[in-house]
Amino acid sequence: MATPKPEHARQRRKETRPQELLDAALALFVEKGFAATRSEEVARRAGVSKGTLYLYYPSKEELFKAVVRQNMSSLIAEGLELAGNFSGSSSELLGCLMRTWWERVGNTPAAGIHKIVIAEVRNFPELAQFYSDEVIEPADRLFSGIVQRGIDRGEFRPMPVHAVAHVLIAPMIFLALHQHSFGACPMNEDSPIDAETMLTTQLDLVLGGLEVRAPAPRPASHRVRA
Amino acid sequence: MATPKPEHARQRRKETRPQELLDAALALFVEKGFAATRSEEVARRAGVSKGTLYLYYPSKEELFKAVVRQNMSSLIAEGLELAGNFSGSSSELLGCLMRTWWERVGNTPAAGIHKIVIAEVRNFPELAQFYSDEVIEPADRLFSGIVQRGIDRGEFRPMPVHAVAHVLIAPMIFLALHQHSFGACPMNEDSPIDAETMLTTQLDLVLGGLEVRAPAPRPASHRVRA
Amino acid sequence: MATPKPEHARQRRKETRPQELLDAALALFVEKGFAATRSEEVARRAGVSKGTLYLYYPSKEELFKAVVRQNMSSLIAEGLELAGNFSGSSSELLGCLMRTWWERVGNTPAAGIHKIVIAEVRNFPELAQFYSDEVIEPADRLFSGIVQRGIDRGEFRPMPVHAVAHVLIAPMIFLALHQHSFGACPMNEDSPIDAETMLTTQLDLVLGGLEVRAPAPRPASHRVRA
Amino acid sequence: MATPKPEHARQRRKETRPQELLDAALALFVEKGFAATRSEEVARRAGVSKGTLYLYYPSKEELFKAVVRQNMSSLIAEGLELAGNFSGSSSELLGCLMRTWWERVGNTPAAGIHKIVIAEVRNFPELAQFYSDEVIEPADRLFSGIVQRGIDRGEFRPMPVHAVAHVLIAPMIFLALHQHSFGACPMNEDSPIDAETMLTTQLDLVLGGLEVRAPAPRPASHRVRA
DNA sequence: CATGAATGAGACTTCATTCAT
DNA sequence: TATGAATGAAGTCTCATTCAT
Repeated sequence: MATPKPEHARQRRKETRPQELLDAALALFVEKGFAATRSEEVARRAGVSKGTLYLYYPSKEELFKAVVRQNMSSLIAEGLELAGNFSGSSSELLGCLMRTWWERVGNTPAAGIHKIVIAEVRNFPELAQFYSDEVIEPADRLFSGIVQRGIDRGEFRPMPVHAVAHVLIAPMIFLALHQHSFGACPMNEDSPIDAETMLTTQLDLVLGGLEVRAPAPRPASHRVRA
Repeated sequence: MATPKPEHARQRRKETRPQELLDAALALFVEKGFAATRSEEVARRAGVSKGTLYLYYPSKEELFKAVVRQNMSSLIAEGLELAGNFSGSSSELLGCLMRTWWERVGNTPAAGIHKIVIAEVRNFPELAQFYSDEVIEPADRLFSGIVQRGIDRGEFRPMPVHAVAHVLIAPMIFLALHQHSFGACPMNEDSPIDAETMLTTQLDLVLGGLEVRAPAPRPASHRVRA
Repeated sequence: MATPKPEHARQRRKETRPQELLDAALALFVEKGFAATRSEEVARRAGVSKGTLYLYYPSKEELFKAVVRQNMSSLIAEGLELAGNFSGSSSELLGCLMRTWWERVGNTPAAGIHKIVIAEVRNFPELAQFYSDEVIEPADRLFSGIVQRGIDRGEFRPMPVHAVAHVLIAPMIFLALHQHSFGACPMNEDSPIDAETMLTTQLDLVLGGLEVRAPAPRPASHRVRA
Repeated sequence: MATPKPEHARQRRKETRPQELLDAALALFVEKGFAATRSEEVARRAGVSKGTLYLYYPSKEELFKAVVRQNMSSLIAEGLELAGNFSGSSSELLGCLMRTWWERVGNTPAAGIHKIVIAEVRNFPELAQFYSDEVIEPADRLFSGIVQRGIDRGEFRPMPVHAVAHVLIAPMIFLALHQHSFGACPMNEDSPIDAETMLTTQLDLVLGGLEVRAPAPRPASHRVRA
C-alpha cells in the first residue's frame, strides 16, 4: 500500500542521534518557540528524516521536555560545587558565581531555554513542576544561601534573602532573555548595554548595597564611607 | 406580535467591540501564548462570532499586533510626564516611578504582554521595531535620563547610565514575567518573594549603591548609618 | 500563516449533513472496512471537504460508532412490534419475521454493518458493549422468545431455545455477510444460491424440525409422520 | 576464550521460520485485523526482527495471503477423504463431518481466518478467487454432494442441494465468527449458546427436516418418537 | 542470513480564514 | 453588520519497507 522509493545514503548513528536531535531542537525552539517549530524541521536540521525523530522521542512535547532537562539539569550542580569549595568573602563568591554563570549559560543558546519555558509553562503543567524543582528552586537556594552566609558572617546587612537573590539574578537572566528575543532581531544588534558592563555595574551597585560597610580595597566599589 | 429586537443593545456595543476583542485577546494570549490561542475562542470570550472578529482585524497576526500596541503605547508617556514634573531627589523619583509602574503595569494583565512579545518577536519582525521604538527605547531613555540627572546634580556617582537603568528595571519586569508564567501555575502560588518586599529591597540596595554618600534617612532606605 | 485560496460554491446544509455523511461512511466502511477507509474519502463522497466531516464527528472512530448506531438501533424495535401484534402460529410468525428481516436489512447496505462490526469489535471495546446490548441481545430475545412461545403453546417440541434461535438466524446473516464480501467481487456475482431459495429451504427444514408433528395443510413442510 | 555462538539453535530454526511467522501472523490478524496488525509485531511474536520477516515475505499483503492459503488449503481435502470412505447413512455422514469440522477448525484459531477474509476480500481481489476456489466451492461441493447422495439413495427428500448445504454450514461458521469477535471481548465470555448444544440442535432440526421419514434412533438425534 | 536504524508516503486532525445567508 | 458552516493548507505522528552493517 505504501510506495517507498530508494533514497540517499543513510547513516546509522544510534549513539549520537539523541544529542544531535536535542541540539537541533534547542536551536529551533529558542529561535521560533515551541509551537512554531515544526518537527520535520528539527529532523532536517539534525540531518535525519521525520521518522527518525520519532524513533527517539515519542512526541514533540517529549522532545521539548528532553531539551529542557538536558540543558538545565547540570547547571545548578556546578553552581553548588563552586559555592561549596569557595573560601573567600561572600561578595567575591557572588561575583564569581555570576560571572561564571554568564560564561557558562547566559552566553549560550541554552539561555534561550528560559525564554521558551516562560512562554510555554502554562501549557505544560508537568514542565512547570519539573522546572521549578530542577532549576528555579535550586538557583534560589544557591543564591539566597550565599546571602545568608554573608549575613551570618557579618559581611552583609540583614535583609530578606530571597528578595536579594532575585535582585541579584534578575538583571542577568533578563539580559539573556533579551538577547534571545530582541537582541536576535537584525535591527538592534548593538544593544546600548553589553553584558560585561552590566555585570560589573550590577555587582558594584548591589554588593555595595549589601555590605555592612564598604571597605577600601575592593576596586569594583566606589562607595564612600560616612 | 413582532419580537422586539435588542437593536439598542447591539448598537451600544458596536463602538466598544474593538476594545472587547482586544481585552479578550489579551487575556488569552497571555494565558496560552500566540499560537495556542484559537481565534474562535477570542471571539467567544468577547461575546461575538468568529466572523465578527475578522470584521475588525484582518488576521490573527494583526489582532496580536493591535493587542501589543494598545497595551504598550501609552505606558511610557505617563512615566515621562511624571519624570518631567518631579522636583524631588533623583532617588525619590526613581522609587516613585518604579512603584507606580508596578501598580500600573506589573500588577496588571498587560504585563503579560511582555512575556508574549519576548517569546514571539522573532516571528514578528515588525513588532520588534515597534516595540523597541515604543517601549524599550523610551523606558531606557526615561530611566537612564533620571540616572544621568542624578549624576549631573551630584546625587549619584558617575556610572554607565544604561547599565544602571537595566539593573533598575530588570528585577521588576522579571518578577512580572514570572507571575505570568510559573506564578500562574497552580503548584507555586506562594512564591518565596512578594512584589512589595522585592521592590523595597531593590530600591534599598541599588539606590544605596548609587548615591554618592548616605544622606539623611530616606523612607525607602533601611541603610544603617555610621 | 495559513494561505487559503478562494474556492467553489459552498452550500450550507446543517440539517442534512449528518445523514449525508453517515450514508457516505456506511457505503465506504462496508466496501473497504474501517481502517482502509480514509476520512477524506468519506467527506468527498458526501460532497463536502475534509474539515466539514470533523465539524460533525470529532473523529473517524466516532463516525464509525454513529454509523453503527444509526443503522442498527431501529431494527429490533420493528421486529418486536411485528412479533407483538402477530396472532398466527409461531411457525408463521418466524417465517414472516425472517422474510421481513431479509427485505428490510439483509438486502440493504446496512447488512454490511455486521461484517464490519465482526471484523472490528476487538479494536473497539465500547462498540462491543453497545452492539451486544442494542442488536445481538434483543435479536436473540426476539427469536428465542418466539420459539419459547411455540413450545409453550404446544406447537414446537421442547428444545434449547437460544440454540434454535441461532440456527434460525445464522444462515440469513451469513448469506448477507457473503453478499457483502465475496458476493461483491466481480467474479462470483452468480452465487449458487439465491436468497429466496435459501430462505424457503431454511424455513422448510428448520420449522419442520421444530414442530411437534407436521400437520397436513402447511405447504412448506413435507415432513412425514412416524 | 571465544564466546560460543548458538549457531546450532539458529540453524535448527531456519527451516521452521516460515511456519513460525505464519503462526504469529495468524494470531495477530485474527485478533486485530489486517490493517491494525503491525508487521513489526508479527516479527517480534515470531522471535525475529522486522527485517527477517521481509526476507521470507515480500510484503504484508503477501504475508496475509500466505496465512490464508496455509490455513485453508488443506482443510477441505480431509473432508473429501472422509466423505469418500464413508459407508453409513448420509445423515450420519453429515453429522460426523460437521462435528469433525468443529473440532478441527471451528475450535481453532484458524477459524478466525474466515473472519478476516470476509472483512478484507474486497481489498484483496486475488484472495477472492483463491478463497472461492480453495474453500468455498469445495466446501459447497462436499456438502451439497452428500445431500445429493442422500436424495439419490432415498434418504432425503428432494431439495435444492446448495441451499441445504448453506443452511447446514452457516450456523457453525457463524458461531465460529462470533467466537472470534464478540466472544473474544471480555464482557460476554458466557455466551447463551455453547457449540455442543448448538451443533446437536442444528443436526436434530435440519437432518430431521431432510429425512424422508424419521428412521430408527440416531445417536445425534434427540427427536421424540411417536 | 539477520538485524534494527532509517526512511518518507500517507493518514488523521486542527484551525485560520472565507463567504452565503 | 453579524453569523457560523464550510474550506483546505499544514502539522503531527505512524508504520510498511529498505539497506548498511
